[in-house]
Amino acid sequence: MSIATDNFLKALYLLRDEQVEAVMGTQLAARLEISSAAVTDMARKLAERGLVAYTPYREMELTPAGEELALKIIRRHRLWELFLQQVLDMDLKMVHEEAERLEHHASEELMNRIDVFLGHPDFDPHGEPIPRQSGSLPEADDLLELQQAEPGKTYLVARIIIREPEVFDLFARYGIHPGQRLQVVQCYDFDKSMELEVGRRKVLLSEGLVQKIFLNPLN
Amino acid sequence: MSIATDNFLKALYLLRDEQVEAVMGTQLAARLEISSAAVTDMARKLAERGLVAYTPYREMELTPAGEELALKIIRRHRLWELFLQQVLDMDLKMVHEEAERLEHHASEELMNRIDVFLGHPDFDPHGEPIPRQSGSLPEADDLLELQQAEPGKTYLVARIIIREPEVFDLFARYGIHPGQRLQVVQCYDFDKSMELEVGRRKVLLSEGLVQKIFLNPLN
DNA sequence: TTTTAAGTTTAAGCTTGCTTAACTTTGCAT
DNA sequence: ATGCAAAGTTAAGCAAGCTTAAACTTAAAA
Repeated sequence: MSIATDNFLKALYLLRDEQVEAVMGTQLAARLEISSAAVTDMARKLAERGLVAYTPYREMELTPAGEELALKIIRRHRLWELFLQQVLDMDLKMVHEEAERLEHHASEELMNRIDVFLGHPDFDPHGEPIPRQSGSLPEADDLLELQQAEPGKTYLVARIIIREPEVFDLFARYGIHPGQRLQVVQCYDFDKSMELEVGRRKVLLSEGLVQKIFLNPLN
Repeated sequence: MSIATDNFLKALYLLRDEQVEAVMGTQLAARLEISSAAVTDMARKLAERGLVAYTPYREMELTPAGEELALKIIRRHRLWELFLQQVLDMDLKMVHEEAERLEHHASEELMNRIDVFLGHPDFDPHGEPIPRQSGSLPEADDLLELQQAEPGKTYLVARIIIREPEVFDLFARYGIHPGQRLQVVQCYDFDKSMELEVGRRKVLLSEGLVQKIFLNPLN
């Protein structure tokens, strides 16, 4: 498995996971920062290898074999992210791009040792689930959407969905990250924005940002 | 810097370090497991970039710029080796090939964090010196060659020069690794072989093997 | 001094993963 | 139903880092 293959399968899995609709080649091209011609090319090659279900001009999907591989790569990525943050105290901001490279180059053995070292963790530093060796995903069963939080109550941030680096930076600037305690000040129903208290600061979040945050009730 | 470049510079540095004579292209080809045509090709490219001093049919050497880069790569390699062994408890035998890949893919920032985590270590798990960020090499000043050890006295293994995997395996089978305590039983002057006591076992080493071991006196 | 073996270089070619440019297909809007 | 924009494909080509085969250089032995 090459790096290009790894990245293709991973991107296809994640895009599929992020939306209801089928994944379009252009999306994949944008995500991987390659041309759509390169996407077609790769799709054809991976279809030959039985990792992607694909017929020209039709949507593409991972086969079970492809999904299995994608989950392995995502496992590597998220284990590295957590390891770099927890053990080497790396900035949450650098952790992603570092993991993006390391995920392709560590042996199974090393990944398993990292897994053990971290105590078979279920979630990465962004709150994303870490696929297990078996390929199963830990359930974040009773996470609460921020929309459903009650004003006045205090919660812990459990998960933040990061798709755009700017969004990450924004949350970072306001001190919003997994593990952070926050309180809902008020919900503005007219546009579904919310006002929160994070640390000592009050923050106003638009609907789009609110939807990226998931909570656990405090106690 | 590509992986191929990294490996070329590293191999050239190490070969130069291991012997008195000039490095031959064939040696480099053997070490890197590529054809000698590929070596010529790479030498020409790196000469253009000012990293290698080279004229066709003549010996090649690192320029100061090339040596600086080589030392950086060796630093990465040895830091990874030590980290994998000390922190993740990886088998000394796997540590090398793992580091061989990781050395090309960690950021400066990550390597520095590993360095700090390990307390700015001077030697890797084989006892080889870890180049500092500045490019300087820690001196293993008063290491004793095994040849010069006195029968009856007890020492600690400080460094083992591993160039061939079989040699590594051999030492591993007899429990000889850095940090191991050993005693010299007898020296056989006629062929310069030696008999040692390692743990509870007696071991007979040929001259070639003896020369690979360096010691610190115990206390 | 000539021959020869070892070592090196050149030339041509391959694979992977890209690119751009030109083309085709699809499906939505009219 | 058709015509057009968006998406997708094909074709040709490039760079890196290899390969093999053939040609060449060097240094040292005969």
